[in-house]
Amino acid sequence: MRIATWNVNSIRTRKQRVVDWLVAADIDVLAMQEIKCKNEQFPIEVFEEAGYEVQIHGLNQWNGVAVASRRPMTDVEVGFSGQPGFAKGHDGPDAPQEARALGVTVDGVRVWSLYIPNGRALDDPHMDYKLRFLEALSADAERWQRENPGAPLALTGDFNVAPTDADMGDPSFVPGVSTHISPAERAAFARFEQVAMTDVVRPLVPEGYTFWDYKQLRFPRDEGMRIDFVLGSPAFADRVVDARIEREQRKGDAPSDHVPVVVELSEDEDDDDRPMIF
DNA sequence: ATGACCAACTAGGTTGGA
Repeated sequence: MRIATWNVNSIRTRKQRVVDWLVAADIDVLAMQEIKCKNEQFPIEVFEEAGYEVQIHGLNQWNGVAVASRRPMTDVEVGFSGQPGFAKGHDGPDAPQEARALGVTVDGVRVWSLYIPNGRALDDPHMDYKLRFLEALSADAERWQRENPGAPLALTGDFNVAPTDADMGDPSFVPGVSTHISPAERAAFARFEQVAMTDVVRPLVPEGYTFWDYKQLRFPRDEGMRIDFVLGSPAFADRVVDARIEREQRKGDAPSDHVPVVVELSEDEDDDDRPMIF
């Protein structure tokens, strides 16, 4: 089973590119972020014609997540347990949740499409929201694993954190000043490892960015950032046989500023396509 | 070539992105 994550930066602008890639790359499950539309505006037909079902969580023109799959999706969950809210004038605990998390199960694998808040600036209320969002997400991943021991879980999406210095190649991001590289953000990201959710792509693809800003020739200069990840529980990580970052998808007409990240899983033990051993 | 931001909303200019 091939699982991918991609911040598409508007699905209405990118629908043909996304579906063409899904088919060409033989992807079974795609978690999308920044669809930038309401549920009823999502171009479902283009996906269905290519053989994919779609689950969508879009509330307005901002954010928005979805999952396309050519295998059945069950246990669809909008938002995760404990996900903080955010809105202008609503900084309290009763602030409404944004469209940033959607969970589905495919062939026994729990997959989340996640769009972590940007943070905007170190002293912006959005940064506090980002840190609380990451903390709640890692806590929920720990809870889920406790309640589903040994089950495969993947947190995929745009984490908006560059965990290591090598992941930050954009010179406009300055240590001590900029978002994405602050100690607080990196500590919040490191929490996932502490709850056994590890980056399953990095061991197979040690180099490379997943995002390049549209401005300042960032892509031709290869001044990008690695901020899109697939984090897997031990049972998920054990099944990963290959991974890649689809850098080619940053080229051509009207690309997203992010590229897909792909993970290939071995099929589970219920399949009969391997010999029985006695 | 991978080339000097882009998308949504709306109809001029703001908001948001990273």
